Amino acid sequence: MFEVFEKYLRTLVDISDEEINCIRTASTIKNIKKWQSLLHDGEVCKSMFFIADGCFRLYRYDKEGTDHTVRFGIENWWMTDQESYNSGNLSKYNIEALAKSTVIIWSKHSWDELQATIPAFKKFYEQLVARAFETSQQRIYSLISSPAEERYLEFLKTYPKIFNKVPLHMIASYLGISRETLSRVRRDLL
Amino acid sequence: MFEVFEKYLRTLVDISDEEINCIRTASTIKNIKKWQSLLHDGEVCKSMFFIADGCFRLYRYDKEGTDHTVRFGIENWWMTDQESYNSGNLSKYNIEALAKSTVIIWSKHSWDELQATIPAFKKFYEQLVARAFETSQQRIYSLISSPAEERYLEFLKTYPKIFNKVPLHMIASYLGISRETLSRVRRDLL
DNA sequence: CGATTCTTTGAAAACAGTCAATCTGTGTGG
DNA sequence: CCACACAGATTGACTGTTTTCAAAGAATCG
Repeated sequence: MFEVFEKYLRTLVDISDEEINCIRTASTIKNIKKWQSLLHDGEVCKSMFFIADGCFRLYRYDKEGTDHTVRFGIENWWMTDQESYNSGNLSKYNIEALAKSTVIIWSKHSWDELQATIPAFKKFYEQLVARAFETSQQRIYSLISSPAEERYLEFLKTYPKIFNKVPLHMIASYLGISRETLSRVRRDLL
Repeated sequence: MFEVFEKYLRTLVDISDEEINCIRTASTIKNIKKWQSLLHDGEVCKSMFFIADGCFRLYRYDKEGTDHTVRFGIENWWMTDQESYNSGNLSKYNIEALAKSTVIIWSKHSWDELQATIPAFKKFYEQLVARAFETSQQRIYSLISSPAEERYLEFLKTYPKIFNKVPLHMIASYLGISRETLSRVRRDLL
């Protein structure tokens, strides 16, 4: 399964076989069952996860106990709680598998070492974070500017692969609307 | 006015006088009138702006011509359109001064050079981007999980300094609600 | 002071949330 | 292979919230 990651990385950065090998050696591959968690709230997030196969969501419970999907992840996406990972604070988020999945894992320690020793890998990660920020900003704009129906259509268009992998009520929670409202939005679009 | 920036930077990173000097030499200081723009949509964003004094907003027009405030910035904050700055694409955003302000400006070229030559400055900027991403994620959670009133209270608590510098209708646009709704939310809180 | 911008209010209409019931599809055990 | 249980999706009726539009009050600035 490491080949998936290798291929992903090679299409994005110029990196030597030796360097790839370092990255591989520092990693662990893990198969994850459906509904299994990579992170529970209240824990510190100490790993970087690369999704080689499958599907995940990062979500959070509000004080009423309702969960809200902050983001999804599929093949070739990363999953982690940046905030907890960077600060060492207890995470408020959960990461759970929405399907049988495979992840490649780096501990914070080995990740930092890789970042320090492989400049190309460091640069790659910096760009990844910068992109993640840009994507968030786009999502914020969408949330403050567009009504539910438009946000749904935008989601469909932007993430068609995610759309057909995750249940609708989670998409509703990602869009910030109730599952019933999403259901009606979809009905009215026909 | 550069002292404001110097003080800000020194409290965050360990940096030599010589390095500070390099950063200063590469910068330009500019006074900005109220309502003046640092960036217009349709342009490429080619600068990093540090707000030494005053207040700004980054906003975007939707297809109806309504503007939506994506974020505010005051003293010791940064302003730029990351997406356009990094990619070189035309920006969809505008940055305007909400008060008489002073900014310190670095062109992309000199910024990149500073990043390449001063490791501490590079590290500082990486962390800045990482934080910005964490903050966005928090805001996304707030937008999908909390009703208008709670978001307003949260904003008040998180950004009290911004609150008493910007007009209410812009706060409404930041919260993703109409100015009338914000007005009523405030009335009902008394 | 007048002009402009900002904020508030009222009333009606549009929209979204809740609750409870029903429908659909999937998978399991007999 | 069927019947049942279960999770997910949809619907209807109702309630509550938010938007819209128009108008009227404040506040600010030249």
